[in-house]
Amino acid sequence: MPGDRSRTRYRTPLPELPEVEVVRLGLEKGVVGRTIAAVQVHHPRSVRRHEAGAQDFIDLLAGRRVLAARRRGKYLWLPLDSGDALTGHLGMSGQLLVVPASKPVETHLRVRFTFTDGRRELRFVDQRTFGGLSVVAGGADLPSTITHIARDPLDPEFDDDLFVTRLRAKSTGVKRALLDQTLVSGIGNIYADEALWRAQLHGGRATESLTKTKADELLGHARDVLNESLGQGGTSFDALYVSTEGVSGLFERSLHAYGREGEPCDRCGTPLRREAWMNRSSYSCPTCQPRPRRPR
DNA sequence: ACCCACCCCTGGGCGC
DNA sequence: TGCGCCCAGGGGTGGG
Repeated sequence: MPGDRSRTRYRTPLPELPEVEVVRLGLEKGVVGRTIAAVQVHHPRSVRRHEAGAQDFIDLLAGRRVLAARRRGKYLWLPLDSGDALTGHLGMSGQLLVVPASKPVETHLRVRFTFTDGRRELRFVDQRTFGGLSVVAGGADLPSTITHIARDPLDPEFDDDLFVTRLRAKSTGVKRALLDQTLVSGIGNIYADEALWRAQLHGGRATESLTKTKADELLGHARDVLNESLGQGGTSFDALYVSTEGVSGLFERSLHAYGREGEPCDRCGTPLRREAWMNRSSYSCPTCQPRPRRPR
C-alpha cells in the first residue's frame, strides 16, 4: 500500500550530511593521532579516483599518522603527517567503521586499514561502490579534488547572502539548485524534498522567480532540517564505533514529505503525491506546493 | 559559463 | 519457486 512508510525504510541508511558529520566525529575520536600500519584494497573500484592506482594509494598511506578528521559537504578527509590527505565520499551505501580487528569482515568490505598500535582498525564498507577513497597530495586544508564543493548551511562560514544571490541568478528549478553541490552542499534528494515541503515550494519552481525573502526562508528550512537530523543522530551513537546506523532511521520518523506518497500532508491533510523527476522521485503536497505552470 | 542527460552499481521487492 | 525487471540516487562527465 502506498501509505506504508516501511516501504521506504533503508537497510543501509543513505548517508546525508548529518550522517557524514556523525562519521567525521567518529573518525576524530577513533583514528586521529594514530599511525596507519598497512592498507588492503579489496575492490579496485573503491579507489578508482586515485588515478595512480591501488598500490600507490597503499604506499602513500602506510606509516602515516592521521592528524585530523575534516568534512566539506558529504566529503570527508583525513590530513596526514605527510601533508597529503586521505579523502573519501560514502556515495550511496558507504560506511567507515572503526572496529576491533577480531570482528569478522563485512560482506562488502572494500578497503581495510590497520594501525601500528594494533587496536581497532578502520574499514570502508560499501555495497554499491558509488563511494570511494583517494590520497590527495597536499590536501590537508582542502583537497584539490573537492574545491568546487560549496560549504554546507551548518558551516559557520556559509554565506547566506551569497547563496541567495546565486540561487536567484540561476535559471533552473529550485530543487535542482538545492542539489547543486557547487551552490550549497550537503542536501540530497530526501532533505531537498523536506526543505521544499516546509517552504511550501514546488521543486519545479523557477529559481529566478523566488523573492529574496522566499529564498532566505528556504535556506532557513534547509538548515533546520539538517540541524534537526543531526540532533537526533548525535544522541544515539557510540562515537568509537563509527557508523551511520540508526541516524537516518530516527530522522525518518519525522519526515513530512519524502517517501510518503498517498499519506495525508501533515499541514493540510491532502494526500501527498510522488512525481518522477530526473530518474528519481520527488514527494510533495499538491495543495501546499502547487506545481508551477512551467515546471523546471 | 551554464545547464542537463547520462552513467556508474547492487540487492531488495515484486510481478508473472 | 525462481527469473528478471524496477528502483533507490550523488556526483563526474561530456554534449549542447
